[in-house]
Amino acid sequence: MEYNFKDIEKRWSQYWKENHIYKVTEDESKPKYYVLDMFPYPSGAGLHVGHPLGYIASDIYSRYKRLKGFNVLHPMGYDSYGLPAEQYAIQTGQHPAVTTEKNINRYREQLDKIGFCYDWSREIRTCDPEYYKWTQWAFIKMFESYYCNDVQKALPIADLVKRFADRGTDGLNAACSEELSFTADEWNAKIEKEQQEILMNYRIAYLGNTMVNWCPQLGTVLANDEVSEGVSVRGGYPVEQKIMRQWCLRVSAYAQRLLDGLDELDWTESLKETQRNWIGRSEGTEMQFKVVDSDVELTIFTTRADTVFGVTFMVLAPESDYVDKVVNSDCKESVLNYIESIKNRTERERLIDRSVTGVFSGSYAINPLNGKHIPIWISDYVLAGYGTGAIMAVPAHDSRDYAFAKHFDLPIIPLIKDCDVSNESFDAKEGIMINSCGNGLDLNGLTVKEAIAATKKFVQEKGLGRVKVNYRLRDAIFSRQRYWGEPFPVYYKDGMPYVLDESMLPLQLPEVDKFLPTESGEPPLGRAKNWNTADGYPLELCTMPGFAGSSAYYIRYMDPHNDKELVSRKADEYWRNVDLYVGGTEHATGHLIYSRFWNKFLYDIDVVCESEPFKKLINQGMIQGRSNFVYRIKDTNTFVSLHLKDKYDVTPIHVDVNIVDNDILDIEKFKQWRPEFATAEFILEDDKYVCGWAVEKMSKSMYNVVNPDDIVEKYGADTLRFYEMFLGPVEQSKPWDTNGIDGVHRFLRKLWNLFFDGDQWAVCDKEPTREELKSLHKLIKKVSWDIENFSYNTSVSAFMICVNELTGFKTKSRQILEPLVILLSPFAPHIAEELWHRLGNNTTVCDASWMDYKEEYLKEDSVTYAVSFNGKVRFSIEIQAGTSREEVEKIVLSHESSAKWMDGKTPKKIIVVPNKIVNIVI
RNA sequence: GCCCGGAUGGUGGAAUGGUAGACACGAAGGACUUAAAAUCCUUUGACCAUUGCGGUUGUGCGGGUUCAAGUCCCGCUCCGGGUACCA
Repeated sequence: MEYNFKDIEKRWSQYWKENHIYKVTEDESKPKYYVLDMFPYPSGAGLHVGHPLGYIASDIYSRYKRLKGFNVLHPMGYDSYGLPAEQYAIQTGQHPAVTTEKNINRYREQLDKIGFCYDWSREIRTCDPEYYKWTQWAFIKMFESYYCNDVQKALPIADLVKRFADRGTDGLNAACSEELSFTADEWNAKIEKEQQEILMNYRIAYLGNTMVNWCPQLGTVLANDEVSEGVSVRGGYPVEQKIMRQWCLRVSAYAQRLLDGLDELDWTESLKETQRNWIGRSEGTEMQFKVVDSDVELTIFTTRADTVFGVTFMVLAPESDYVDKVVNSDCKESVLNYIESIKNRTERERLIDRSVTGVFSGSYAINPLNGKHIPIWISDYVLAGYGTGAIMAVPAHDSRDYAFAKHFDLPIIPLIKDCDVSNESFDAKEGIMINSCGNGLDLNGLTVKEAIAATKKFVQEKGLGRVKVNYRLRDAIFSRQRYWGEPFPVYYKDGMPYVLDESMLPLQLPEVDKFLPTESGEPPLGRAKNWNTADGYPLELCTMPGFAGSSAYYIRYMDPHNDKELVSRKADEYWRNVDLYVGGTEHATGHLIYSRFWNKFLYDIDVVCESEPFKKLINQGMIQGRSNFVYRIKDTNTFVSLHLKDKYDVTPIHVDVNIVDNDILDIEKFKQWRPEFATAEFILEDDKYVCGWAVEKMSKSMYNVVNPDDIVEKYGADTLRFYEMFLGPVEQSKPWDTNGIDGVHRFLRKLWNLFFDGDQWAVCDKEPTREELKSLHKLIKKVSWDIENFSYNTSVSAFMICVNELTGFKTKSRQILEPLVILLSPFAPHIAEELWHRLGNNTTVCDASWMDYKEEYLKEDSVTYAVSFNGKVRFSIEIQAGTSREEVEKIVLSHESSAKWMDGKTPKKIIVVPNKIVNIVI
């Protein structure tokens, strides 16, 4: 009987859909398991063969867990707000909602063909008002909260208002943009607008003047993780730094919790490390430097407090507030000129041109430890956004300070014994201190480590500064000057923002005539008619960024149709958090930080019961493209096969991988591919045209995009699923290479044939033999272990071995074949379902139970020992199972081959590794 | 620069410190067939031997630990990823 995958897959996918086979509900009688894929942004290009890799892996795991008796939540949805749809809208006038809808339908069609067990009744879309209502709701909650550092938790802003009215800022320890200090009387005397401005300093969602990444071509600001090497991740447009009033989320308040939370997560070490670096905790000291003849004090942050005797100048960031306070009137002009010249440079230019620039402020600071007067400079190598925007420069022990000192001819004082600073700075934190004594502190003779500790202590005791922890993690900029995003539930009264009442949600995205900024430079929402509240207050014109909708989507899946709450307590307490999350590494510093932050906030306000959203995380590797090339002889229309090309002067040309099979070009299709090749001539090898290949990014321009639909059409979904897993470890990046898919397809045909004898169904009730049972139980053991450990590629091999063995045994026993179908079902659900029903079952195969292997079937009668002499294996020998060590030694020594390898010597030592090896040392 | 990974046949990749190269692709040879497809069988790291056993060598490079190292330790080389004037 032929394996007719087309018929099988069509019938069963329809059956699953019509009978809602994969719909799940909360079921207290079963343990829950939540498996989640990172939901896709539905781009116009559709899915390529790389997208389903992670989905297949998680689908296998979901089906396996279900067979193991878990109630598995496995949902899917769409991250449907985003730049590409809007860019497309600008170019074509097509409404992004229309394009998005079209793309979603195409995605769904493609996903359905692969046989995933998603519960589509829980589908969500971030652009759906029923969904973004809760994104807006969370924003309101963040606006109405502040972060208390004492209890390390978000609290209602109303508490803060009360506190201010009672005792002002006295004893307050809250996350804020700027340290403020006022009394209750002062607070109570302020008008509402002033009070609102003060509160903005504490809100978790706040409007703040911050340095932003402005992208002129996209006409919007971008978050740090949306910028890479000075250009936008999407589109690759230049990005510049600019101060703007923007909505921000006080993610930095959660820095320590985000760092600590990593310890309990089952993520790869490298991903945790990436997050740790992004959070960038650094312990150091904050110190004050008085400015000569002024009451200004510069506060600086350093991790090298020990080098304070080597400070020879100070540097301020050009954007620092200190600049105005410090600049001497004589130098004002040159400083202003310098700041102007810096402003005009984009981030990208600064990255490329790292030449040393700076200007003297005309003022001096006093080193608090030796009283020396040191010049204050201004340079853009100091960043306004990190620490205090001011540093003490120690050129001997910091390479950047060193470069600056050399350039401007400033003194360099070495502080470590025997270090040579004539050509470069000595940055290592090691060695013995010298030249470090004054004002009651003597570090000479100490190691660097001891010196850091001693200085910290001294500075603290003398009130010269304090120990401080700094984080690199910045607040997330939350405004986008775009149309296609969630509108803010915010209106303005007297220039101050207020949030809408919850009952007004969702605040629907209005229609606009064009998706471009207005003539006056306002965001596209400035074009919307009647974009204000019922009583006439204008609404916010910016929309939320892409990560807004994706930060809490996993929570909404638990209770997707609830119009009263984000999630009901009951659903949340049942599903809790994601047990297994599968997605790409590209979200390590974006989505995965924001999501964790968002979840912790919801945890603080008692909406969710778990403090971390994703317990275990698997990063699937990227599928790269494998491009094919043909070689055209220069100035001709003749193409020469790969291994003959060196004899000619050729130009490699990308050729569509879809007309190449196992690197052999389909010449007829090639001639039809493009008109200019219709008359092409070929120089063949062995009557074939062999193409060259290279691994590149999968993209249209390289003609190496492989569409899963084509694979499904040719081989079937089950083959695609098996093959994607067989390609290599899930977590590894690898090129898509269709060479080899035939082998997997052959295996499925072979498996199918096990159940038939010619055209006849041949499964019988015969008792299985011992070897058949052994073969089966070996497979159960291997596959169970592999699935638990995401080692699917070796599982596929195990299946192949087992099927080969069973074919050899001519196995037809139901007691072997039925369990085999169950084992197969997570990997190849369609064929498994078909066979399951042919075996006479009325239920679907996903309602079966996974089996445990039985050790008794795996026992061997005899064991093959490898016998080695001095570690080198020489021969092997079969010994009855269960033979004692002493007996094994005796048998091995008396074996005829042993005498030859021992060469008359007596063994010094014999090591017997049970069931494996006997090593004889002579 | 710093922080993570990785390096195994012609290819993708297997190997709880215990016979390296499972499984698959590709290649070569053979069977069936008028022929092809499909299927099946044999060989397939390299080198030497080959009438048959067999031997030598071999997991990026150089050392080390061990009875035994692809695997552990030290020192490199190369490749991939992340990140960066973060004081």
